[in-house]
Amino acid sequence: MRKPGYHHGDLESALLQGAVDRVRLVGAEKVSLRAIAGDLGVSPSAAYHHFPDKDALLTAAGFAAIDKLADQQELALSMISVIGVDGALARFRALGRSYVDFALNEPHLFRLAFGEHCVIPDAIDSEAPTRAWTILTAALDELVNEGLLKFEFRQKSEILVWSAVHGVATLILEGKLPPEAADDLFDSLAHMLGLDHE
Amino acid sequence: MRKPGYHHGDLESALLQGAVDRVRLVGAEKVSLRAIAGDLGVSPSAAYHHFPDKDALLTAAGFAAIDKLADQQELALSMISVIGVDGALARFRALGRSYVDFALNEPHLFRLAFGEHCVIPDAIDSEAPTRAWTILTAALDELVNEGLLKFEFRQKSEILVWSAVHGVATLILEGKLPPEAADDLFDSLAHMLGLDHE
DNA sequence: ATCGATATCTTTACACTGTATAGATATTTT
DNA sequence: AAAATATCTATACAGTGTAAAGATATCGAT
Repeated sequence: MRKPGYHHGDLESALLQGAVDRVRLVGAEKVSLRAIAGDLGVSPSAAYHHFPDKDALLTAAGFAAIDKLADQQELALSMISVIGVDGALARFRALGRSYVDFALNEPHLFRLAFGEHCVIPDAIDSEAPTRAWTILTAALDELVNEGLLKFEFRQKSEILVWSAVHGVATLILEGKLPPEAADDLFDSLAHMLGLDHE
Repeated sequence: MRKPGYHHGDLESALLQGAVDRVRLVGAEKVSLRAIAGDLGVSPSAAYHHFPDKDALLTAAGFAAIDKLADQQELALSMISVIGVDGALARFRALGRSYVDFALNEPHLFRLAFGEHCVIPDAIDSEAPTRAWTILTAALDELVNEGLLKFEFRQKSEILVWSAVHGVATLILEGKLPPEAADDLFDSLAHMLGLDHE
């Protein structure tokens, strides 16, 4: 588990962590494999025994970033219930906020997670829904169960909601929309889905 | 205008065009300044008299890509009226389709256009609306004029529509949603905006 | 416990990158 | 025509990803 000299012990996860850290700071385009290796006191070629190449390491870091987003979303949900604010609508809104906040607070991780590095062919058809997706659908189910969202709208609103939230997050992040656009969008979504009749 | 030897004549725009071409083929991350210069029969350092560095050239290429998207959208609008299909709703839908199609047909240009390279600070507050944005707002105005979209919804639907269409385009592009999601989204949008009551 | 096989890491090396500097050549200005 | 300037080349350097071969530690079987 530690590094007694020649062998590192757990270089693979150390490399992954190092990649995430450096991407977080300077962005995926500017991370150097040699720098990550240097941080760990390891030779430049050492990584190749654990990852086929630099891209593969960045891809792994990207999936770790997706997981961090999901963590953030679950944390936001738990915060909501601790604060005392209740109701599916509040939880739904908190979910959107945490998504946008993650994009703005961790721009480099967000770009990596939803960028070309993490495109997995046939990942759609496979029955491996990403955690973020699961969390969203669960929130929509809640809305239906509480009678706030008509069952009729349920199916198609999955795509609409995720697309809209993801879109506004990236457009704000890349300077195409002002930060206030996020709350405006949440208002629109709530209104259009008929969630604000209470 | 041509290249009589030492001086190229119009190297700046030639570099820009070369950058767009190469990004289109292999993606921004894999284009090399030297390769672009080589294509033009010019030394590796020549570019530095026209662009401060490689990033600046790629940024310029990115804005060219945004313009290509706007071209595509206008072309789609003109196609619609030639075909004979009329009505603001059809035009609105064609706009969304062309946006998604551009993302899927030119993934590398799309990523560059809406990526970190083209973030212009304070571009939001300035009165320099991008062409794509202008086209969208014009389409929404049409919908209002034809009585299809309530004036009350007009303002906030700008953000909602652009976010949703941009979001679904990127999520499909990066393998997070299946291609059919685009049409589903258009249906939802039309329905939620109350555009399908005819 | 020893010996061989294997996994892990280092060393060296190579082709390639962006770009700084200085010099050459063409164009423009006076 | 001469001087000033814009444009391009040549050379050079530090940094990159990674292939190849050698060193060292760990593991499995005897």
